[in-house]
Amino acid sequence: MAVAKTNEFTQQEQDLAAFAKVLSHPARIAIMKVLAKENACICGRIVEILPLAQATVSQHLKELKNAGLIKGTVEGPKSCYCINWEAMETFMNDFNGMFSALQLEKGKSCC
Amino acid sequence: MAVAKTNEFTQQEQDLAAFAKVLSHPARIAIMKVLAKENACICGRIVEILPLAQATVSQHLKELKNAGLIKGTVEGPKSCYCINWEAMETFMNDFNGMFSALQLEKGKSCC
DNA sequence: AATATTTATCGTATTTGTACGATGAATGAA
DNA sequence: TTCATTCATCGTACAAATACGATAAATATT
Repeated sequence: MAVAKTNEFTQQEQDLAAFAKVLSHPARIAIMKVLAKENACICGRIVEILPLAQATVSQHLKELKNAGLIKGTVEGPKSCYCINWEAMETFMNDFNGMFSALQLEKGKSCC
Repeated sequence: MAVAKTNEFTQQEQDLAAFAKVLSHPARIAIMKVLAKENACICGRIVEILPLAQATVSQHLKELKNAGLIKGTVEGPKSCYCINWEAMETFMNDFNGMFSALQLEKGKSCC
């Protein structure tokens, strides 16, 4: 049992859910905040701020990167991460679009 | 290990993450769509549409209800669910607010 | 009253996510 | 070259999420 049925839904539903999933952990929201504020967006700096071990922060960064929400470039032994603003904007638009679409049907529901 | 460190983050971070988590599964997004469109927002109707068993749908409905995104009232042997538009709007505003706050810092980042 | 319908809950199997120590790879400094 | 710094990845432990059959609870229907 517990066979993932994720791909039996529409692409739009999967995409929105995937976006939401990336931001479904406070650590990853906190990381986005740090990346926006700090002008030295280095992994070590994030580890200093968050109450998590270096390995864990690195793992969260990887997930944000895989989802396309951030970009990462190596700078010597360090690695610099930044927010991918275009991707962020696209996702926020899609998310707001879904909400607007829901609202358009508002009157039709029974309650 | 793997002791949840969720509560070591700010309340805002936890709230936004919790909201995102509820919508981080395509089934729950699909349910919201059904609730908006159908004018008979009954569990059985959702089970007909989604590729999931009745028990699973009921479980997803419970999570949506716990998060406050939907309301449910018993109607005889059936139970009618509807979107909690006020809660939805509040969450969307908070989510957009976070994104706006991030963008305000945009120039300060190093890349 | 007996039966059917509808839904919630329980128990459980399986998968996925979270967290960290240890280690390795890459670069800079001595 | 040797050592220190920084980060990613591996392995692993544990927690949480996902999915469903079985069953119970509540109300219609007969």
